[in-house]
Amino acid sequence: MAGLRAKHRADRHRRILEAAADLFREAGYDGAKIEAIAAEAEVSVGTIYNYYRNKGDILVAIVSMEVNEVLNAGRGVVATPPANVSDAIDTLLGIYMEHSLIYLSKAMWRQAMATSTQQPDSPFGQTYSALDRALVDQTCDLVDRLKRLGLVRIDADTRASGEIIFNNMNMMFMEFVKQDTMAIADLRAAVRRQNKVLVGAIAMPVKR
Amino acid sequence: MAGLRAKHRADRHRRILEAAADLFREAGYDGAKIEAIAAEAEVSVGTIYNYYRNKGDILVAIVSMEVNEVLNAGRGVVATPPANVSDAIDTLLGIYMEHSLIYLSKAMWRQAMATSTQQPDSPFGQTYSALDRALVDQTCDLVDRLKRLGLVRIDADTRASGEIIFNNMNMMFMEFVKQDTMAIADLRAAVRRQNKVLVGAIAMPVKR
DNA sequence: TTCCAAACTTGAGTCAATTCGGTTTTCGAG
DNA sequence: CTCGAAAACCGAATTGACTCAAGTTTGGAA
Repeated sequence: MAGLRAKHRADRHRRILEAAADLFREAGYDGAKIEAIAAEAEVSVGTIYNYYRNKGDILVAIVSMEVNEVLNAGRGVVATPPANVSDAIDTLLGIYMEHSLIYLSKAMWRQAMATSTQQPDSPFGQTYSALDRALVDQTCDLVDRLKRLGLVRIDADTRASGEIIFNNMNMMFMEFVKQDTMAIADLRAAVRRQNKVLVGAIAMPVKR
Repeated sequence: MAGLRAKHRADRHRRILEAAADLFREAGYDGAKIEAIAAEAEVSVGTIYNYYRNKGDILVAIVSMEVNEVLNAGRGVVATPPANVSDAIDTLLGIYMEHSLIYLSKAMWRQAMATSTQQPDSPFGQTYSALDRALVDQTCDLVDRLKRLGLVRIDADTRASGEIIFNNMNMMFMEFVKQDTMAIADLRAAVRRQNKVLVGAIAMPVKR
């Protein structure tokens, strides 16, 4: 049977998400009214609140899908990273930053980040946190990989290094979405410069 | 005359802020209704909106005062820092983290951070950003000071180092306020561990 | 002192998110 | 197949942030 109820549930979930994504894109976050989303999804207002705790949650759910893609794209880099520490880190973080703006505008990111800090306990707030953790882990994995490849010092603290690299980038990304005028090239350049400091600390010293 | 109008204005500003601070503390952010704040401040609802663009703005204003104090406390450390890089950084960041929780609960921080990312252009959103920048600058100042004292390598990128140190701590602080169970000791320990990596990169090599 | 324009205050009204009690649908035990 | 309970759905009613047109106060020019 697979459960008619479960099927309907999944169906509605998807319809709501699609409707919301459409309207957010067309009208922006504030412009997209819950009633409109409900209408487009052919569902009542009340039903939306059975699936999502509040409006922000819907956006966070959409963002989560996006972050998942980013995470996937990152796997390739970790598997076969560029042959020096600087480029490897830059490539991975580059994917994170560039990918993030393909489907989502700065305004949506602002909203999503705000919601996920405001309500870290709502279901999708937790999803979001989990994804953030996954990104940190992936960054640490890259450092670990580079260590195994003999590019990073054996005595470097893999975990701590990965965390710093990711946290710093994440904070810079927040600044970036807060400033409408800032270009992504500026963001990348700033992060690259900062990472030089770290690379100096963890990269294998050059033989002479 | 000093201006009756200006006097009234300052007076109302203060009364609103005090009323809001009281009610936020007693009832939490969401529990504090604008009407209640208006009543307590003996002012009408409309007047509040002459002074603050929205509810979040009021909280951000309160937080700003708090951050200002932190900034002041930090000056002392920058002026006469502990005699090694690790301790100096730990002391400054320690002040930032510990001080921040004296007057403001985690919940209020969550709200304030959310508001300032959501509306970076509102007057107090800008104030908040400016304060964040001031904290970054202070961290950079410390690194610079340590460099002049011969504790940090001459060739270290002062600006980039300071930014990473602050950004990383700030991100960790965000995680901390998002998790109600996390203790401040855990936060400090985590940041200390991460900073070891950085210290390795910028501290003057020990003579042998 | 008088009076006008600018600045400020007011609170009833608007708008949209969220809630909630009543109804419908699904499930599975008998 | 029948029926009662649980799960979902619905949308009108509630709530509370924010607006705005009308009224009030202030500063200072004449």
